[in-house]
Amino acid sequence: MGGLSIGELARKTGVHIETIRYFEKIGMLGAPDRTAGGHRVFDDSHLRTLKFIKRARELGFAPKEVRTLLDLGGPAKACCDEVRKIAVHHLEDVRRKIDDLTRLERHLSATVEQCSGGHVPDCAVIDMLESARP
Amino acid sequence: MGGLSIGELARKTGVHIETIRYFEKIGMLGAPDRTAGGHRVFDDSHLRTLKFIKRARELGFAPKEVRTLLDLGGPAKACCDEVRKIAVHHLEDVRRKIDDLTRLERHLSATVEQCSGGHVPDCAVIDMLESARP
DNA sequence: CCTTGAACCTGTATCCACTACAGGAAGTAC
DNA sequence: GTACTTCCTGTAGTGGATACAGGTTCAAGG
Repeated sequence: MGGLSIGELARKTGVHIETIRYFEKIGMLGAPDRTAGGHRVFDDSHLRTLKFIKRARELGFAPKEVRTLLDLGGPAKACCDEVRKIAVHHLEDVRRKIDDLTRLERHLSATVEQCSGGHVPDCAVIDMLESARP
Repeated sequence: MGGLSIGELARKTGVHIETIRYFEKIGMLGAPDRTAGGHRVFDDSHLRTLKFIKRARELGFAPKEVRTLLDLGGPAKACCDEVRKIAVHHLEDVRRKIDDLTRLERHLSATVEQCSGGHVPDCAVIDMLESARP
């Protein structure tokens, strides 16, 4: 029970086989047991960790942040305080990005609207890109 | 007049010298004239193009898109139609990203709020990361 | 004119986070 | 035992820069 081949782990997590090996190599994922022949045998803890990594990456945490979260979230370490710091920092980042993108969205949609789509010499989009930063 | 050294160009655009040379190498920026001794001499068109590239990158256009925009926005080529397509595609991308990030923001801020910041065994942030995708 | 120091040159190596492939070994199903 | 899939290691490549080594050129002051 709980013994997973790398292929099974990949299927269960949606992480590529090569990426799993890469994570092991860089120390993000612990080295699993091996069969007599050298094949990796993962257990539930690997499954959980890999899911954690994947999810954190999807949520936009940087690789380094993920690593720190893994260290902090590990076996009963001092948790909340530092984890919270990282999360808050990331949250600020996210809010900044939303602001930036919202401004860009307005700018872009206004520009595209001006653009007839025809074959005219002047192009609002190009103009926008050529003009100085607002 | 209009003769810029690579250093001047870098200062005027905020693009690193190495990056300018890199852009030249990959064909994103035209090869400039040279002095007798081999130093690059850029003109206003290089300045404009480089500013264009920088701005487009800042606005989140992918490197490949920038290249296409440069080709399309070049000397009197068929412009608006295709430029518009790229801009609209990018706009859709931006809107998707805003949606994603907004959801993440809500999720993250709710989680952080639950987190006392103290030194407790359970951590809302870690829990969030460990739970399956919503 | 000549020196000095800043700026520039080429070429190569490094980074990150993966991804891809080659060539071979191990596992599994019949 | 044979056929087939999966897995192994190791190396190389990707993109988009960035960094550095070791040498050359430029420009300003004396």
